[in-house]
This record gives sequence, C-alpha cells and structure tokens, in this order.
Amino acid sequence: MDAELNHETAVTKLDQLIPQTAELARITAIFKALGDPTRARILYALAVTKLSVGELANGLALSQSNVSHQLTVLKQLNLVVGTRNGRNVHYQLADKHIISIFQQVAAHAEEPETEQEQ
Amino acid sequence: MDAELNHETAVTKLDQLIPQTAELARITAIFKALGDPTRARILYALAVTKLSVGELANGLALSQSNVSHQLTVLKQLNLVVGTRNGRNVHYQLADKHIISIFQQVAAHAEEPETEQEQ
DNA sequence: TAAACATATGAATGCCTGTTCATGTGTATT
DNA sequence: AATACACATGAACAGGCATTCATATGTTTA
Repeated sequence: MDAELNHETAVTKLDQLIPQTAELARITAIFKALGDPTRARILYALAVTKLSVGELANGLALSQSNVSHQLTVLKQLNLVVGTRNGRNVHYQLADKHIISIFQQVAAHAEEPETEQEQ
Repeated sequence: MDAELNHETAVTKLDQLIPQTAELARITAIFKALGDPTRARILYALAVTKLSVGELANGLALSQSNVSHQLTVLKQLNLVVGTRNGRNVHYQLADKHIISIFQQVAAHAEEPETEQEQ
C-alpha cells in the first residue's frame, strides 16, 4: 500500500512500520473473539436473523449462561447490539460487514488441494 | 445473501444454517491465530517485506524460539510460507489478501466516538 | 405481591496456549 | 572435521479463558 521500501531500511525500522501496542490490542481482541467456535456460531446465527438469548441457546444447543457470557464479550467489542423487548433481549450484528470478514477468512480456510504462488 | 427467511423457520433450523463443525474449526483456527499480538505483529512485518527468522526476532524484539514457534503455527494454517536460502529461511505472506482482512478488522477496531446504527 | 420467565453476573474449575529454556538439526566456513 | 551460525523442536511452567453452577436482576402475569 505504501511506496516500496528497500529491504534494508525496512528491516531496521520494522517496529515503526506496524501498528503500535494500543491499536494492535484492539485489532487482536476482535480476532480473538472470532476465534472461538461458540462465539463464531453465535455471530453466524445472528447473520441469519435477529435472535434472543433463549433462541440462541436453544438453537445452538448451548447453556443460557454460556450464551450470555459470550454475548457480553461480543458486545464489548461492538460486534453485536442487544435491545430489550419485554423480558427478552434481541441481539443483532452491530455491523453487516462482519459477515464479509468471515467470508474472506472462509476462503482461506478452504482445503488448498494443490496450490502454488509464484 | 440468501433469500430472506422468515424468523420462525430460521429459529428452528438455526444449526443447519451455519457452518458445520469441520469448516467452523478451520475458520476459527485462523481467527485464533490472528488473535495473538505476537503473531499479528509478525504478519504485519511480513506485509512490509520478506523476512528471515532472525530479522523478525531482531526487528520485533522477540526471542528466536518464540518467532520460530509462531511461524510454525502460521505455516500450518497456510498464512505464511518459508523458503530456505543458505542458513536463513525467508518467510513471506502466503497470500496478499491477509492484509485486507486486517484492514477490515482494523476499521472495526477504531474507537467509535459517538456512533449509532438504526 | 407472589410466582414464573428471561437474562445477567460472579465464582470456581479444568483446559488451552504463549513463552522460555535447553537442545537438536541443518548449513556454511575455516 | 570442527566450529560457528541460523533455525526448529520438545518439555515445562504460568497465565488466560471457556464453560458450568449457583444466584442475582429485571420483567411480565396472575
């Protein structure tokens, strides 16, 4: 993306060419959240339709407590949003392009039968 | 992406509408790998230029052993590729759009000062 | 207000994982 | 062949984390 940098100068200033601790922490926190199968399933489910905690627990065969805990994590990272409707709380994806992130990673996840890059 | 599904039918068949265990495991494994700051830094560095293990360890202030271990993880997920040049092994990103995945997630990571979705 | 329902929260536990230390394997140099 | 250099690998330890269990908070209905 940036102008080409010759190898030598790049090597000596590597640490300055990549995100600093704070930003890196925010980015990796999101990846870490998506790296858990339970949370990933929850997000996939919410990509289908808006769902309550109970519907998630029921539909994904998870304990209510577990779902609630994971939703707390996803909420803190602004990946999902919950709104109360009576006794229920309906959760939805905070942002649609969370799905596209999954799609991109899913592309990588495909078993690369015989693949080569030059 | 799919045709709209009414809420009720979606809820009852939730588990069939999301990736199965095997594919899910592959996807989350990648996210988990990107969820570690050390591995993320390595990938960011390799996005700048091709680097040897020593250059990575030196430039990122990490132990040689640590770098090597993390590269093993990234290698197994086909995120990086290493090729031997004499005593050195030069690593590079296996695929360029790893960067774009980071960029998308980085967008989410931005501190949302005052943001609202309808 | 009491009871039932839905969700959230806290503590506890067992597993997973990142890092280090020590050492092994591979390659070049003398 | 011996030494030095670059990288890989295995064991071990510590901290983190996902899940469960128990219980609290919030909301509706009778």
